[in-house]
Amino acid sequence: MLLAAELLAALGHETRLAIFRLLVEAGPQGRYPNELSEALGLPPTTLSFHLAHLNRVGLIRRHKEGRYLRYAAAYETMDELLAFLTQNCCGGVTCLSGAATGPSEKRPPTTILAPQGT
Amino acid sequence: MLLAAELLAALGHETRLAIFRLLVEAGPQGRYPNELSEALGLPPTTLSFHLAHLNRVGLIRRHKEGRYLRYAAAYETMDELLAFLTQNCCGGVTCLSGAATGPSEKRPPTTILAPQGT
DNA sequence: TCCATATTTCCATTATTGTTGAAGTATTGA
DNA sequence: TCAATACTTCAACAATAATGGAAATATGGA
Repeated sequence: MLLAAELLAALGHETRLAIFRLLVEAGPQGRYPNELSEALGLPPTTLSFHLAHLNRVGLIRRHKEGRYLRYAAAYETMDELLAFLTQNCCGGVTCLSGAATGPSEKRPPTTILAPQGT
Repeated sequence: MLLAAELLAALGHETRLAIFRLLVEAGPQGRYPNELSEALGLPPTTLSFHLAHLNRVGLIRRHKEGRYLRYAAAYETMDELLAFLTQNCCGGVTCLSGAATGPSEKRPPTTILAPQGT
């Protein structure tokens, strides 16, 4: 089960947001920690800490590949988060002003929860 | 200037997310702190702390109204945040699967920044 | 003017997160 | 089997954020 605030908090950190964006950009095959570590100039322990966090909340996924590891963005989770935000945190009209959004019934309700009164 | 991670972090807290959702739901005229305080069962100081935070990052706005105060959601900011997320943190195809999104050129580029290499 | 009310600011305390070196684990190649 | 590599987990510390009582501020009504 996903918690909206948890996902938002995970992305609400400069370093983790940067990591996540690199992974999104990298596509489904993802990236190796050493690449990320170098790209962002982070010591491996710090990187590992943030990767673990993102992984724990479900925004990225870890694939073991023999000796190596690979992390990739979990697009569906981000998709859910966006659905949650457009459904719950927008005026409705205002949001997605560029896109032709139909009534929200077009899309199955998100499984992301926000405890205080759905 | 808005910072994506700052906005995400602001919403990445159960209480603030709940406050924000109440304000979104309340529409443009917003709500008084005492209503929020009661609705969420928060002591006024705690509420005030979170309102100040949301206000500082630009997600809500404060209107002074004689003796009272009123807080209202800043829809445009949320709109920008969603634009940033769909433009930078999605596979592109995956996100907004329900909505008929055209090419992102339809919309002026967001003014939200994510420091690490935009 | 004085009081009640609404809310904030101040402050101290507690709780949560972030950082990073050192040690540990797993895998592969020699 | 041993050494090298690629990470992670551990542990200690530093930094930041959250909580809520007490005091301060502002407004309007009696």
